[in-house]
Amino acid sequence: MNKKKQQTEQTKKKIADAARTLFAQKGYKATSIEDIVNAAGCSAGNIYYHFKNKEGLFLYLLEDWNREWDQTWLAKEKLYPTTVDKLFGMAEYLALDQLSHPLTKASDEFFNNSEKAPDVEERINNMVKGYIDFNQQLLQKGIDNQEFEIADVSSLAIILDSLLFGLNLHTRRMEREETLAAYRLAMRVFLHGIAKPAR
Amino acid sequence: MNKKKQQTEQTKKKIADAARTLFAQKGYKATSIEDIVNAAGCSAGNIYYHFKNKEGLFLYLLEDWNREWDQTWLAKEKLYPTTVDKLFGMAEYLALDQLSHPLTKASDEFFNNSEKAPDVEERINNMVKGYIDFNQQLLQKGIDNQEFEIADVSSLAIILDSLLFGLNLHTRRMEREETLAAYRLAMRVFLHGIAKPAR
DNA sequence: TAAGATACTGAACGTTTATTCAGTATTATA
DNA sequence: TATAATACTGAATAAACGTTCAGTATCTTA
Repeated sequence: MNKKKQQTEQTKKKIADAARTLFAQKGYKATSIEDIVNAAGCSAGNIYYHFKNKEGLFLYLLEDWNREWDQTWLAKEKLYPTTVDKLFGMAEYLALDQLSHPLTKASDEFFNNSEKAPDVEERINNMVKGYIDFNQQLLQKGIDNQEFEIADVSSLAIILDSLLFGLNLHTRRMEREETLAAYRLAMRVFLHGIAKPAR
Repeated sequence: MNKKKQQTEQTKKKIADAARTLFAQKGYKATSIEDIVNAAGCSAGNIYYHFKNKEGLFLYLLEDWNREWDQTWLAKEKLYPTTVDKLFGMAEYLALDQLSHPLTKASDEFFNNSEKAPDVEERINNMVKGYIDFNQQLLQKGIDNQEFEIADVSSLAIILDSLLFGLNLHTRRMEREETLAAYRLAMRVFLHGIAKPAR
């Protein structure tokens, strides 16, 4: 293994980790390069050696999250027999991931501020759409399996996303167990809310 | 009526309105004084004549929202006979208010960034607690009236808040009718989710 | 081991930002 | 109407910020 490549990989990860935490905590604009420099323990120039600029670093983090999610989910999904199980599994993962929801407040802030280059804007739009589609497909599968009966799948996909997104804010001030419980309860309320009428 | 007082009131409102819209759109940090100056059509100095500083302006907006909410709610609450009706009424109000949720992403960003003076921190903490308490009391009333049966009221108060908060983000890109429908559906899912088992 | 490539430093630069303040216009007061 | 109080202006200031770059250290390659 090339020692330089290894070094690059390592520091790139160190920067990414520091940046992710800070962005999630403080938001995009409020996180300065100097903040990241201090947290990562490297120079400002080094950040610009590994990433095009602050925007590029942020986009990298978003896409990195996506990659990891796809990978993790692909492996985990099979373990859950029903859609209901899958939804609980998803809730658990999001609860434990901490920096969980992809559309964090930072992304939202990032997205809504000042004009981005059209290609950047499109990439973000696609991501947001992707999250909703993900929910929608999951819910649709539950309908197909007759686990629940709902009319407006796309609206419910948004509602599910809203619930998880909002929960992410509150649970940031909670302990691990409390967080897990909150996510589980949220999913239970949601599922009960869309359940087939008992018979 | 004093003409000076009138003038002060008017421009203070003009600044507050402009700032509120911008903060809600772009977030706290990303909204510059110059942005507000342009939107309000006054000088930078004038803002500092009416408000202590940017932080003071923001806190004023938060507390202003609270005042208005208390007032509106006090008047509206009586019109709704059951707790379920009240919750739907609340959803409708939040949907139509646009800059609706008090704990917008701007507040969240504001709150999480850098140390605030202890008194400021406490004021914000009290506000957040207030929103949750509001939900909790409403839900408790529903339980007392035997409209629904739930065990963990305080957790559900947070879940309700999460749902409404998250929805606020998504509906910002929706039209009026779509927004209303989304809030109504969200509340229906929530209520169905905590409903007494049908018998 | 010499030469080139790669990884990194940190001071410097130009912008943007919140905030101030000396000065001006408008209104209230006596 | 003269004087004081209030409302406001906008250029100046200093701090913070993202970004660059000449230079240095480390590693790869031939």
